[in-house]
Amino acid sequence: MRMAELSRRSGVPTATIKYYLREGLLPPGEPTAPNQAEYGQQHLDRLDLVRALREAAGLPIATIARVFAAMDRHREDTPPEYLSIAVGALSEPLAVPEDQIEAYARAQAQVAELLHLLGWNVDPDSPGHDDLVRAVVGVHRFLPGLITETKQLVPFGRTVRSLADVEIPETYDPAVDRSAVLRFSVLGTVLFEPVLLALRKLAHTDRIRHTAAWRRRR
Amino acid sequence: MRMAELSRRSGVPTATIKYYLREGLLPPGEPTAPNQAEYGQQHLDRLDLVRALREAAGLPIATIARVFAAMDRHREDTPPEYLSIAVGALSEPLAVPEDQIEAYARAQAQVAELLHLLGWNVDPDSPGHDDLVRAVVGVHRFLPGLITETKQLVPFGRTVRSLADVEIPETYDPAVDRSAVLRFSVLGTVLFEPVLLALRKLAHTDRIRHTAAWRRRR
DNA sequence: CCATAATAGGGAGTGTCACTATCCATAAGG
DNA sequence: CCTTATGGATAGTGACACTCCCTATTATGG
Repeated sequence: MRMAELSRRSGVPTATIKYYLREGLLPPGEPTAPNQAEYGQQHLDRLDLVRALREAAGLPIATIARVFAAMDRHREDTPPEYLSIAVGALSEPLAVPEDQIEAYARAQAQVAELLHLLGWNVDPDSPGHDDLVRAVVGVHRFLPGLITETKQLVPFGRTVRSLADVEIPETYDPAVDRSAVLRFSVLGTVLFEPVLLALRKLAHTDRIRHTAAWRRRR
Repeated sequence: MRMAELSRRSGVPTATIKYYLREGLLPPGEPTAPNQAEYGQQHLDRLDLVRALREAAGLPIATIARVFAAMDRHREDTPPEYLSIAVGALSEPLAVPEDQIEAYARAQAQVAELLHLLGWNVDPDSPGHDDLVRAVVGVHRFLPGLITETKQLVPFGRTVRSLADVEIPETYDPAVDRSAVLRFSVLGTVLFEPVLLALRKLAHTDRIRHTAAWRRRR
C-alpha cells in the first residue's frame, strides 16, 4: 500500500506519517521509484503502537523512537534479553547534575541496599533501576525524613513483587511471535501504570474512610 | 522580604516568580506601594512546593495552579475533605470524546463493578476514579482482551490497598498544622508514584529471572 | 537631596515539542 | 495527456514554560 492508504487505514494524517518517518518512528517504505514507496502490515502495526504510546501513555516521540531503535537493534537476542532492552529504553538514562552528586550517591546506595534486603535478582542496569534512583532522590529532596531507613521501602517492594506474579504468566509460549510479545510487554508496562496509580489514589480514599481516627481538636 | 530576597532564598529567578504570580501559582505579596510588595514565609513554602511538583513530579503549571486553587477554596473544610479535594485536583477532569462514549461507559461500568467487588467505600467523585476510567479505556483500546473480566483487577486493588495501610498512619495528629498535612499528602501522592512504578519494573525483571520457563523452541 | 539600584507590572521574545501546511519535481492512473 | 497522488524537504503553528526587556515609580547609600 502507499501513503494514502496507510493514512486511511491507520487513521494517522499523511503529514504526521511523514513526520514519524523523519523521526525514525517508522522504517521507510520499500521504494519502487524515486518518489514512490510501498508500505506494509508492519507499518500499520507500528503506527498502532505509536498511537498507544502517545495517546494512552503520553510518551514523547524521542522516547518512542528510542524504544523502537532498541527493539530493532536486539531482535536477535533471547526473549528475556530483548524484552528487558525494550522496557529499559522507556526510561531516560540517568544523568546526575553536577551539584547533586552526593544526593544521587546516597540514593544509589539505598537502592542497592533495598534490592539486597528484597533479595531480588536484578542488577543496576535492569529496567527501572535508574528510575528508582531518580525517584528516591526526589523523595529525599522534597520530603526529607520520609525514607530515613531503607527497610521502610521493603513492604512496597514485596507488595509490588506479588503483583508481578499476577501480571507475568509462569510460562512463555514460543508459538506467539516475538513482535506480539514485545508489543504486549511494552504496552503492558506503560498502559498498566495509570491503572495502578489510580487504584492507589482510590485505595488512599478508602483507607482514610476506614480511619475513624481523624481526632477532633479538643 | 521583597522580590530579590524571595528569589535568592527560594533559588527561583525573579522573572520566573513574576510568571508564577501571573499564573496564580503564588498569591500576590502584601502591597506597600504601587510598585512594592512584601512577601513572606508562605511564599517561600509555596515556591518550594512548586519546585517539587514541577521538578520532581513534572506536573504542568496549569495542574499546580488547579491544586493550589482547590487548596485555597477549601481551607475551611475538615481534613479528609480538603485532602481529598487537593489530591483530586491533581487529575484532569474526565472529558469523554464524542466518538468514544460507549468505550467510556463500558470502562465506567467496569470500574463501578470493581469497586463493588473490592468493597471499597469510595464514590465516583473520589480522587483517582476518573483516572481509573481513563486508564481502563486505554487498556481496552490498545490491549483488548487483557481485561476481559473485572475480577482480574481485584488482586491489583487488594494489593494496592495493602500499601495504603503502610502509607497512611492510623491516626492523624491535629497538632500538625493543616498546610503541612496538605503538603505531605499532595507530595506523598505524586513523589511516591515514580518509586512504585520503578519498583514494578524491577519486580518484573526479578519475576522473569525466576521464571525458568522461557521454553526453548524445539 | 540626589544619583543609583531595585521594584511591580506587563508585553514581547525564546526554545522545545508535536505536529501541520506548502512546495516541487516526479509518477500513477483513467 | 492530464488530473491527482507521492516522497522529500522546508516552513509555519500553537501550546508550554520560561526569560528578557521596558517603564514609571520607589528605596537607599553618600
